[in-house]
Amino acid sequence: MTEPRYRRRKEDRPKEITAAAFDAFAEKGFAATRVDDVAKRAGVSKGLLYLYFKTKEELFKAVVKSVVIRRVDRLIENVETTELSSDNFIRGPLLSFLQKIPGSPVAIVIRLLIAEGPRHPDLVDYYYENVVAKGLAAISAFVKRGVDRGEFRQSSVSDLPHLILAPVMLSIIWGIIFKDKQLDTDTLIATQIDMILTHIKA
Amino acid sequence: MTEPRYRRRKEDRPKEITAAAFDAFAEKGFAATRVDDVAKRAGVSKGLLYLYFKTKEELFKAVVKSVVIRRVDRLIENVETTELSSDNFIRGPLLSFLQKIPGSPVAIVIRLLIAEGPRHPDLVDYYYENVVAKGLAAISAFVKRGVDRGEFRQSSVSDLPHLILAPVMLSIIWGIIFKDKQLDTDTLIATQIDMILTHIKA
DNA sequence: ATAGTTAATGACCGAGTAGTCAGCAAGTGA
DNA sequence: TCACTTGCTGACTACTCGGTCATTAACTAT
Repeated sequence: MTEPRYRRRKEDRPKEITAAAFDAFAEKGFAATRVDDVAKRAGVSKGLLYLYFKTKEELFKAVVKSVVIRRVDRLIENVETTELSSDNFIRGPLLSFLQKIPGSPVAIVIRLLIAEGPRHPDLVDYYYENVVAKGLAAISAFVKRGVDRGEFRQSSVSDLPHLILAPVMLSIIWGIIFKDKQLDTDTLIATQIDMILTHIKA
Repeated sequence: MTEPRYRRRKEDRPKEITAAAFDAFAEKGFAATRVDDVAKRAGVSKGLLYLYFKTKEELFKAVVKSVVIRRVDRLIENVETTELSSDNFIRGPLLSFLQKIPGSPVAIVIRLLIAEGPRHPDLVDYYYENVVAKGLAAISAFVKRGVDRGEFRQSSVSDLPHLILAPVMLSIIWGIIFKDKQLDTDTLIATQIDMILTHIKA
């Protein structure tokens, strides 16, 4: 009565494989990761992997999508339903949301997109539409609301969303390239938010 | 009396090869670029390339170094010798220096470092010491001078250099990933500088 | 001229890897 | 328990690409 050599788990395999792929890509990047590695990490054979994903590239896209979904949407929901003053919302939930990004899977995805994006235009489009555009729009709408309420000055700069993102981006990149050279990303982001608020406050 | 099939040009070959390699890496990234491609672009045989560069990785390092040299040094020199007030220097030479970065070869190198850096720690160290550390130090020293002269407030934030770099970094990344989705990097950087200046002015 | 030096060539090799497929065995139902 | 479906395996193939090296031909010195 020995253990069966494997179990058939059609439902769970894809998730497990994308999770394993994410880890592998995070460590080595897409190009340097072997499909065999991913399979081994997921505890399956290479053949099975190819049953669920037509090509390595297909797998790559699945990984990006798996990370992206639902992250921004939650923020947007918050923006729309919050009872806080604009100021408090920015210093509170928005700030802590931003501070979490550099250490999150999103940072990994950004790295992958930088490295491989130029070769996968449709993936970039997908990411732009589902994450970037949404995020930018949400922040813009929020600032507009602040203006309407008289909390912010009328002339509030139009590239505010990008200015808010900038230190987050820097933190992400820093973490990727100069792992060891520490950088206090939390204060960096907080300081920027601070500067921006005093700049646009009515 | 036919043309010779090739000329012996020992002096020029390395430069030509690194230039060709830069172009190739810029287009496809390091991993996806074939040595044969680089050779073809440079108008030489693969064998010759291997006469001047021991390995593909060696070539990669040469490319990075060729872009890096002398760029930051010139800025540092300016910082140290300028007669302008801190304010004017920042709004003038420093700003225009920063605005040029996103479209310059440095942007390409950043992309390469993000994609391949984790696999080439010594290269990252080289880049950090010769570009990043120098640049940060120069800006810090400059701010300190401004404080001494009474132009800036004492408490001028310590991560100012990073804050200055942030929008530059964002612009670089944006340009790499979302080539088509335009972003007015010049105003973005200028606005940030503006914000920072009003923030630290005495 | 001509012998010697070496920049330059390109066919070749072997390691490594994305993707395939014939067969196996875990689950299923009668 | 036995036939049947199908999730799963892993050896295999076809091919790509970094790196080598025997050979060639452009230069140089005498």
